[in-house]
Amino acid sequence: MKRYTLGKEQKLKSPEAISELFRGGHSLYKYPLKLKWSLTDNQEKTTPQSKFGVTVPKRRFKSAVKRNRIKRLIREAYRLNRPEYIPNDKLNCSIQLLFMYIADQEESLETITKSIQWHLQQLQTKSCNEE
RNA sequence: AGUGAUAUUUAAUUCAUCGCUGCACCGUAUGGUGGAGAGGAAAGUCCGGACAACGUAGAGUAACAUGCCAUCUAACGGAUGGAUUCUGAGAAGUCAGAAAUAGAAAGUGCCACAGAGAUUAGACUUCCUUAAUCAUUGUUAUGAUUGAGGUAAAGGUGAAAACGUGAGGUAAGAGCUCACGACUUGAUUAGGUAACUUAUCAUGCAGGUAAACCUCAUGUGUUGAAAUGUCACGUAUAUCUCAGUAUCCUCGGAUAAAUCGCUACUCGUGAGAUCAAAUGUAUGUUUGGCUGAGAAGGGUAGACAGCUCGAAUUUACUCGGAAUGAGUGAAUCUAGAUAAAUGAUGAAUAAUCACUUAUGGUGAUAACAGAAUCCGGCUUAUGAAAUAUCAUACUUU
Repeated sequence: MKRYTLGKEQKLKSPEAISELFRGGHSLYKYPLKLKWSLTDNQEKTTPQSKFGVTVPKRRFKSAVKRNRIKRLIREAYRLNRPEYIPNDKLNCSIQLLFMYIADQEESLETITKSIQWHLQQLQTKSCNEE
C-alpha cells in the first residue's frame, strides 16, 4: 500500500539550493504553474531523495491568507500525486523541484492537480533519458 | 411590535478518510498510541512597557512628543469621574453632544470676496467748520460747485469695523466724562483634594488665527528577538544512568580526594568540585548546584538557549461613585513554526437569501482576515445573529 506522506525531509529548505535552482535549473510551464527542476548526482552515502518547494509571489496576492491557501492546495496536489509518478524506490538520483504560481486568480484544486500531473509526467521521461 | 443610532458579545456545529507541526508514553533501522495546535482584530506598526545589548561626570542647545484637574495603572498620547467653553433641545429644572482646553497683555506673519477702511485702523455717502466762485424776491442768510479741515454718532459691506443702555458734553461728534451692566487682570473671603466656582474691592478697555512661526512648562540616551548568549567540522547544548562532593585544627591553613592531562603502562609532575536548601538527630536522608565517566541521540541546508508560567486565563466574594480599577480565595496550563505547521476531500444538521406546487422542496451564500520575543492600549477592516440603552424618559408649571 502506498502512503501519501509529505514530511519535513521532503521540503526544500536551504536558500543556497533554491538560488542554484533559479540559476541553473531547467524549467517547464503549464498554466497555472511553472516548474524549476534539477537533478544532482548521488553520493554513495545518502539515499536518493526528492525535495520540493512552493512559491507564490507577493506581488499578485497581497493578502497572506490567499497566499497560504494556494500553497496548501499545491502541496496537497503534490502529496497525492507524487508516489504514482516518482516513487522513492525507483529514484536513482535526487531531484529538486520548485513550483511557482503564476496565475493572477485563485484556481481550484482540479486545475492545479492536472498541471502537476502533466509536470510530473514530463519529469519521468526526462530522468529516464539522462540515465 | 417595527425602524434607526450607539455600545457590547459571538465569530455555525458534528462525523468519516488522507495529511502537517510540537508534546507525553511505548517500541528501538522505519514506527505506534494518546492528547494539543491560529485572532478579535493575529493587521497597521501609531503610543506605552517588560527583556536584551551598547552607552552614561554635570549642564546646555537642537530634535521629537505632550499640554484643564483628580483617580486608576508596570507605564501611557489609554480608561473612569469631574471642571470650563461651545452647540442643540426645552417654558424652566435640566438633558444630549463636541472640544490639540497652556500663552494672542513678548514678538513676527496672515485675514479671500465684498467694502471708503481689515490693524501705526478707516472719511464713500451723511453731519459740522471754513476759503473761493456762482446763483437767489432769502444778502451777518440760503443753495450749488471746487478746495482745506473736523467727526466714528447714522447708512452701507463683511465671518469680524475697538463693549451695551442712558445722561452730560460739543461746531458736529467721540469711554471724552459719569451711572448701571458685560468683560480683562490682580487681591481677599467662603466652598472644593484640585481644575474651578461664589461674593467683595481694586484695575483697565483689549478683533481673530498658535491644526502659522513662535514663547512657556513637562518628558525622552541609542538600537530592537534579524536584540543577545553558548558551542562547533570529532564534538556543543539538552536528556538518561553511575561515581564523587572528605578530614583536622590555633580559622587560616594543612592533609586527603572521585577523576583528568602530560606517550599505551609505571614513576614523577601538574590540575582538581569540596557548595546551597529542606527534613531532623542513626554526624544521616532527600532535592538542587558543581566535578568526572558512560550511554543514547542529533548534526553543516549550522545546533541549542532566548521561546513561551505570564502585569496569564476562568470563576466566587469583598472594596470603590465609576473604570478595561484594586484585594483575597479556588481551579486551570491554553500554539511555538523557522523557504513558515494549523490543511484537503466527502457527508449531515442549523442559519440567511432567492425561487416554488409553501410550516415542505430546490439552489446559492457564509465577512474581515493568518501567530513569528511577550504584554497593556489606540486606529483601521468586518457578512450574519443576539443583548442593552436612546430616538418615544421623568418632575413642576
